[in-house]
Amino acid sequence: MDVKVELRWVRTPRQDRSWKTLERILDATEALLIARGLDSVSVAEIARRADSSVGAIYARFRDKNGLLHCLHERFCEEAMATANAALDPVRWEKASAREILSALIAFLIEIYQGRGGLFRAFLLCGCTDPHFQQRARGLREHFLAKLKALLLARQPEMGHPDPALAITFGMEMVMGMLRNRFVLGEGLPEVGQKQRTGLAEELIRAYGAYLGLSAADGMQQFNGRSRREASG
Amino acid sequence: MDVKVELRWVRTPRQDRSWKTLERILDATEALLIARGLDSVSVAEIARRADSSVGAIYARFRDKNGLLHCLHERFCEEAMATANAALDPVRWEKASAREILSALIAFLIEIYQGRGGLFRAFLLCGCTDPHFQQRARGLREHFLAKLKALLLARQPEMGHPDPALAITFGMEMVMGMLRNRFVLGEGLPEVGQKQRTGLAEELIRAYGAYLGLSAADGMQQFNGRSRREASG
DNA sequence: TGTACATCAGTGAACGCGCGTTCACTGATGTAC
DNA sequence: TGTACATCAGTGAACGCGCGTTCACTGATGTAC
Repeated sequence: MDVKVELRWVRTPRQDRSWKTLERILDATEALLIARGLDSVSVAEIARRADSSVGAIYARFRDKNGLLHCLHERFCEEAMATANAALDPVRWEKASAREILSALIAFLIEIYQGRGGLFRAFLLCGCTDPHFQQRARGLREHFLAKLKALLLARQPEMGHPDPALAITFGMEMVMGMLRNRFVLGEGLPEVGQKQRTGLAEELIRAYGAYLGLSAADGMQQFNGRSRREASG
Repeated sequence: MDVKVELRWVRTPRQDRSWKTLERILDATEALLIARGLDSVSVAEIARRADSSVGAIYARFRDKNGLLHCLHERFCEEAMATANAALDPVRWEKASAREILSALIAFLIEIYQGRGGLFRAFLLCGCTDPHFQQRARGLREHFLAKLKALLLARQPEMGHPDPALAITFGMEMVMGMLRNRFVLGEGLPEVGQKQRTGLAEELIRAYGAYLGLSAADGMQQFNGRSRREASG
């Protein structure tokens, strides 16, 4: 209850060159987190990689944690903007629910691809520090709200009794699986291009089936299913 | 390539009392991992909690990591035995695919419930150490093999063109979601009893829909869907 | 049953490594007059 | 345009804390004869 909340994770630079330095520090941190785990990246190493110095980092940030917060903040802001662009209603005016789903899932796979280390680091931080969780939750909820706006406008296409719930719930499953695959390195090691399209296909099929989308409007891209379904 | 593989993670006790000590150490470690995160549990604390001493731990294990490996080994062995019992074919002789699914998912939720800290710790270990991943993969594959044996015998009930793939893939989604909820503490904080049955219901619906189980044989427990589906 | 000895089990203070953090310092940029 | 001064930015060696690991030691159990 007596938690003293930080208002800023970074001391704002006053000169041009320190803006540059700040950005270099954040970039270096991100790169190192992607390349290796959170706990094997030291402040000294970040400084070295950023062509900066340990002291310069501590001149901007209260501590190492503050640096990570700042990076997470930057990441979430970018992700929010990307989501806004990707889920802009005008962009999808003529699209069916299934078409939106297909694009969305391809997009998510794209996002996760090759960012395992970063997500893993944020995940770790979130395990300990509720600020991270809160920020991530904000991003997730924003994303889901936009997705819902898009899909609920196509509610007649869905067979699930509670579409709003199903959209959230299904997304949770999809993202859970992507996390398993890309962040926690389960499933097949080194998923190749071929398996990745298979992945997208199955995710769409699963999400679609759960939402209760009629199979009809997605027939052309899923010719594999006709054989068995015809007999059911 | 020149990795020297450990054959045993623990030096086998020769006396009765050291078996007891060993078990106390493992129990203490497990309890502390459940209660708090991996990185905030020190060897000294484990020793204290086990009514033992730091030296006693190092007499059994090469190092802290060895202790964690040993615990993970114990856990996986127990889990394997539990899975064998739960998925025993004779137990399900008269059951439909949907009935098996229902029981399975309730069972999984039960397992995850209240073990977040432990799973989180193992997850962390797995991020760094491939031995953990390998052991976990073994457990997962064993579990999936048994599940497949059970469900593929009911293949006619499934509409998915590749049931074997779908069983694996769907399970990955289900477990991904459970992990999100219970291990990584996303979703609603403090899921109550009521929401938990809702969780089970939706997971079954989703998995069932993806496998292409006919809705007919599960009708009685999903009366909520009739309204909308009748119109589709 | 008793004695001597070897091995097993356990203890906890002390060590030392790694890494986050500090601090006394130099250099760069902006401002006042 | 020039000089003096204040503030910003950056440097990297040194410090110190926490925690894993070691080690010299005591006590318990088993074995040989």
